This record gives sequence, C-alpha cells and structure tokens, in this order.
Amino acid sequence: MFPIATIKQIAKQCGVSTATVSKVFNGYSDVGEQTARAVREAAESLGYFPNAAARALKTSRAYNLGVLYIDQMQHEFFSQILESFKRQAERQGYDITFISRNIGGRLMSYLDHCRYRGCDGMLITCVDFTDPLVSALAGSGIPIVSIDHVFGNSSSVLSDNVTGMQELVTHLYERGHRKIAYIRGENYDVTHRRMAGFHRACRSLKFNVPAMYLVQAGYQNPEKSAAATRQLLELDDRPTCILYPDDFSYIGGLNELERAGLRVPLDISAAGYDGTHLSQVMRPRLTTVKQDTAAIGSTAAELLIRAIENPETDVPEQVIVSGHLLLGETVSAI
Amino acid sequence: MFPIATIKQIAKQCGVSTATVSKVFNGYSDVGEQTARAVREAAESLGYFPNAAARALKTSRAYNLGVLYIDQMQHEFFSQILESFKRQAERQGYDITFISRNIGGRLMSYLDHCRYRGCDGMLITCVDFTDPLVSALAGSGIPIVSIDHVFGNSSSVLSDNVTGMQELVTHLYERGHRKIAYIRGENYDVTHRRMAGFHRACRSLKFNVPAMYLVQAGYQNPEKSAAATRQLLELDDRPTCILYPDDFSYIGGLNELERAGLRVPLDISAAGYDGTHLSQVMRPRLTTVKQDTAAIGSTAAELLIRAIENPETDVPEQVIVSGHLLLGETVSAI
DNA sequence: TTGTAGGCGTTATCAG
DNA sequence: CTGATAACGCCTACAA
Repeated sequence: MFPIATIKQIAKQCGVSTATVSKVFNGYSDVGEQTARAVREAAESLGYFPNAAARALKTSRAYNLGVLYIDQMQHEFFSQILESFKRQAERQGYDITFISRNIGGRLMSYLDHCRYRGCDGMLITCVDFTDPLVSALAGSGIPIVSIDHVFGNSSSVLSDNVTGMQELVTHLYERGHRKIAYIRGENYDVTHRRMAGFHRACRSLKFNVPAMYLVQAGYQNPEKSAAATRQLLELDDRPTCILYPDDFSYIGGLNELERAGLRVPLDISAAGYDGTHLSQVMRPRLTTVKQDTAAIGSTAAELLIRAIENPETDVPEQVIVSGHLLLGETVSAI
Repeated sequence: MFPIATIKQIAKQCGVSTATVSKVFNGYSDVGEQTARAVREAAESLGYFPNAAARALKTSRAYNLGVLYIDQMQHEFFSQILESFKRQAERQGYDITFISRNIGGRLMSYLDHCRYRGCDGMLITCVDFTDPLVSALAGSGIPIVSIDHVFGNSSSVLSDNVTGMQELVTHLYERGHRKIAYIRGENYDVTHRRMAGFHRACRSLKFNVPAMYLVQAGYQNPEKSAAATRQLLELDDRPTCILYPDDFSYIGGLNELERAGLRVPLDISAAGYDGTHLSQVMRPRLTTVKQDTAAIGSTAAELLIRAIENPETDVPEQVIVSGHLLLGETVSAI
C-alpha cells in the first residue's frame, strides 16, 4: 500500500506549517489568500483527503452514523429506507456502519459497539423496541432517530399508517364494500396504528366490523396469511374484501383464495400494504398503500444529522410521512 | 455524552502504566499473572472497549470492511449476500462501511473514499466492472474480494452459473423438452456464464436451439421479459419452455403468457433463476435455481479477511459456490 | 515483569 | 496572517 497524502506533506510542499494547512481545510479565515490557494492546489495534486481516524480521534466526531436493525434486511421496506438514508447521509458527509451485538467473538451491547466505533448518532429500526439493550442505547444520550416507533427523548419518523389505512378502507367503502376483513401483523406499534386507522374509518363511515373479521397473522409471512384466509373463508358470512398485512403476505392469501375457487377480484376483493415493486407488476395489479420509503429514509438522515450537529439547540421531532393509495385491480365495485 | 473508559483510567485504577494495560489486551506474554487479571477486571467493570479511531490511527488497521455496490440493494440476491457477509465479518471482528463516490458534496473516487475511511479491504459486487474507477480500486493493492467477477490479482466468489444452468436445462430435457427458449439478462459476466452453461447442456444432450429462442432482456425487469415473451410467442415454432433471467422477471413473462391464454405449466413451461422467497411461495411454485447467497457472502468475508490478515502469504483464490435446482411446478412433462 | 517515550494525523490554542 | 505546540487514545520498541 503506497502512502497516502497527509497534511504534513502538503505543508512541506507549500513551505508552510501543518497548522496553516489544517486551517485552510477547516474554514478558518485567517489565512492568506495566496497561501490558501497554494495549499488547495497541492492538496488537489496529491489527492489529499483528511484521515478519518485521526480526525475522529481529535474531534471525537467520526462522521459516521450507526444503523441498528435486527430483522433481515430482505424486506423491501427496510432496504429501500436504508438506501435512501445512506444516500442522504453521504450527501451530508456521513458514512454508515452497521451496529450489532457481537464483534470479534465478543458479545457487547449495542451501546458499547456504537461507542467503540465512534458513531455520532444512530438510526434504529426494525428491532424489538422492548429489548432493554435497545432502550439503553436510546437513552444513552447519543443522538437517535427511530423509524415507526417513538422513544422518549429522540426524533422519529413515522410512516402514516393511520391515514394510510383510513384511505384504503374509505376506498373500499366507496367501491361498495361493507364486509371488510383485516388480517394484521404482529403486535407492533405499526400494527396498532393500522388497526386504529381501520377502526376510525369504519366508525366515521358508520359500518360495523364483526370481531371475526379481524385475524392476526404476521408480516412478510404468506403462510400465516394463507391460514388466516382459510379461517375467513369458513365463516358463514364471508367478507367481500380482505386486507392483508403487506403485499408479500397477500401472495399466501391469494393462493388460498384460488384454491377455494375464488377469483380476485371477481369473486372476492383484496388489498395489501407497502406498495412493493412486486405488487405493481403482478396481475391483477394489487390495490395497496405505498409507503414513501424514500422520504422516510432521507428524513431520518436529516433529523439525525441535525441532532448531531446542533446538540444544544436541536429539539426532538416526530415527522409523519404520508403514503398514498395505489389503485390496483384487486378491488371490484359491488 | 458521558466519558468512555480509556486505557488510561484502567491504568490509574490498577496502579500500573498504560503500556502494561495495552499489553494485556494485545496478547503480550510478558505481563504478570495478577496484574493481567486486575487489568481485565477493571476493564470489565468500566465497560472498556478500545477506541477504534485511536487504534486505527496507530496501527493503520481499522477493522473495517468497505462494501461497494451500485445497483439498488433491493435485489434479494444482493441483500442476502450482504447480510451473510456482514454476519461473518462481525464474527471475525470487522465492521462494514459502504463506499460511494460522493461524501459531503465532494466527489471522490472509490479508492479515495476507501482510504479516507481506512477500510482494510473491499467487497466489490453489483457494479459496472468496466468502470475505470472500479478498476482503479481493484488494482490499488488494497485487499479485494469480488463477487461474480474475476479481477486480475484478487480473490473472488463465483456463483456456479454454468453448472446451475446445465442442471436446469438437463432437468427440462429429462422432462421431455427440446424446444427451450432462454431469455437472458444484460451482457454481464454472469450472463455469459449462464449462456455457456445453456449451450454446453444443449450440446451434450444433443439438441439444437434455434437462434430465435435466445432473446435478450434484462435482470429484475418484468417488463423486458414480458416483451421478450411476446416475441417468442409470435414464432411459428413456439418453444415448449421458457427460461427467464431471474425469478422476478418471470412475473412479467407470466403475465404475458396468461394474456395469451396459456396456462403454466399445462400449455407452456417456464423456469426462473435465483430461488427467491417469492418463487417458492407463488403458485404454481416456480422451478428455478437457488443460488447459495449465504455461502457466497460468508465465503467472501472469509477470503477478504484472510487476505487482510496475511498480506505476505495469502494468494488470491477463486471460489465457486454451487447452487441447486429447486423443483417447482412450472415445468410439465411432455 | 514493568515503565518510558515517541508518534500515528489531525485540530485548536496561543504566542509571535 | 502564520507557526509552534499539545493533545486525542493507543501501540510498541526499548530501557529499566
């Protein structure tokens, strides 16, 4: 590995001190016009970049954001958010490091890992928010942004699940549906919000949903949704439309519907949630709610960096990012 | 942010010098039994972890692996590899950082970013391998591992596309198919290998494939595969089976087949590539080739770390990871 | 077996 | 406007 340019070489080449060189790069105004230019040119020609480790050591700012997640990143939802978060972070000069519990065979807490790596702040998402290790991290004083969950004293970005669900149900209502079943995911905050949206819509539209129409399954789990679908189909009074926990789970439900000889949307209607690529490519195109993952990710990065760079003045904020209905072909008018 | 334990505090607490403390953690044998124990206990109680930046500065080893990719990470293929790479890296004491071109508004080369961040090595995958900036990185002397592409002097992990394709074609042959069309992806190395496998199988099984049966579309692109499918259906002598670039693209083809009134596999057979979760959940279940992403990712991490930790003795290696056929329900016997 | 000292590359203070 | 200088936390000859 050939040597990397340092501040010292630039100093030598320009015949100035390292202090002066450093000042040029850190926006100090007390440097001569010519000197500054010479330094910049030398830096350019040497391909100079400040050494991140040295800078971090000195300033205790690593320009590094930690990302904590547990669930597989396979969910399109998460990977899209991550991609967008990353892009925005880079734009603002930050890199990204994944935080986990074991590093080099040794088990450590998330907080320790985060400190060890010198992350300036953390994005927390897709984790078990009741995990004490997660709470410890969230309460450590390190700037935090969480997605789809609100911690006591930090910012968060929330996908507008309440409104999303309301819009979806309202759409179904307008298409004539009154018997709407909802297969939901696990007991996460997200689920509660969607349930709230569901019930609010029903109430304001003045129609009742029998308890039997509410079934618990899981996210990203076609098998569970298939089972839930079976259960719904056995009811004496079948729903005319079934809402699935997410687009992918819908596949499992669809299989079950077809097995029962039902065609979507002719015999029964259905809708998903997320607005994945898949949902818009399959036929019939799925009616679903598109979550604005791009906005969620970049907003999270902005909030986090704002908190990092203004430790005194910044005040935690909850940003709600709205999605929008994707009208597909799986909901018939009745 | 409350202060983090340093080597100095441990030293003070134990009444020894910082050098001694450092030695304890770095496996030096010349430290008294008792002293060592005392140091370890103090470290434990203080929750000590070495400061990554300081250590990196001193040793010029950051315990940090860079990951370079360009295509969206949305492809399940990549995100699975990344997940597995990350897990193995962590197990061996390394963290992961994404490398890109612009950091803080300033445009820099991949190599510069990598150096700036002090990555000990790089994983390169899902990029345009002809990009001069990528070649510059690969030829920089920094340890490199690439996936599905071989660089001159570094290790790589290759999914066994040749054999995978051969097995797939052989399976189709055994099911009686002779008119097999192949819709392929863009002109990547991967594509060439699959083509090679395809042709080898045809030759050894002694049947000919008319040029019309080979159509170019793209990866992860249902629209293009739909168009290609349409093209194939217009032929006078239609294929009895169509191979798609990947599982997701198959969806586009399937739509087209159904629009033409063809049922899979009754009227026409089809197969994908990748073995995504989706492929195994849809009905009929897709016949496809499962790429062993878990092995690819962890092998890549192992090779990379080996190269990093044995700069003198390590010799680049090409590891081929085999996949396996997933027999679905989309290929009928004829 | 332990300690001293110098330095990795950078920034920031303070004197010139 | 510029330059010594110390310090960030850690590692490692080398000296004791």
